[in-house]
Amino acid sequence: MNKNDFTVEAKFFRGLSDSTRLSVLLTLMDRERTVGEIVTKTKQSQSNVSNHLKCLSDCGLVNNRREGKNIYYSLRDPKTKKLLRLSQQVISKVSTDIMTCLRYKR
Amino acid sequence: MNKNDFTVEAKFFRGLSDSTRLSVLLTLMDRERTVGEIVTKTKQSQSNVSNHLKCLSDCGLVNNRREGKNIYYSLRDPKTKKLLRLSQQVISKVSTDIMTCLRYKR
DNA sequence: CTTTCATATCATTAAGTAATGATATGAATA
DNA sequence: TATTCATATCATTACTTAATGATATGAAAG
Repeated sequence: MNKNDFTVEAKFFRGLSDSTRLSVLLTLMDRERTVGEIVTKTKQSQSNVSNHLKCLSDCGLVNNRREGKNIYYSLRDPKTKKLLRLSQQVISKVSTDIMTCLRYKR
Repeated sequence: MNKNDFTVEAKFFRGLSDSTRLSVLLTLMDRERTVGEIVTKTKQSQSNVSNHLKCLSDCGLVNNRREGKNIYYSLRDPKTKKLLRLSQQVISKVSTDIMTCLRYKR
């Protein structure tokens, strides 16, 4: 095992590194939601939301359960909320820099 | 401003979402380092490290200062360390899932 | 003032990723 | 059991990104 291999950690953060996925996570901050609710709130297409939910699920960030025709998604670990809040503190200090960062388009 | 636009947050996490960049950040956890030290420690090419340092710098995660021929990089905000540690707690619970996630290759 | 050392920049290439539209699945209801 | 509703899957396309190798910059030493 290479000591420089942070693939797992990198994948975890990649789960958080997309605007659509973050908006999905944000809709789950207070409580679980059906896919339909998430689609409405994020204003993204159903298939796009579904793709991203799969990603978040694979990365262990969210759980889901079926109830009749609906599937409810929720944050898997309460520490995710804590993490997002702490991140916000760091981000607020550096947001001006980030906005001028040309390396990433999205 | 679109309420679903988390571009800034996404870019911030993108800074953390690469194995090479994480290994660079890890070398800065205890103290500042020259680019040369980072190259040695991460076993990456000089230009690759330099590219990633620029990225981390643009994203506001690191600072640098010149001293003679060397340039020293350091973590810009102590909360970054805290953030990385908290992340590690979340990641440790979900690493098995993440490793089986097929959506991302790197 | 030329060479060397440390680092940055840049173009290129190979690879990875997001969004879309079409289709499939599976549960509930008629 | 046919239809509808909610969600997932899949292939495609356009776009984004990481790594590389070559070159440039800028400080210090000879």
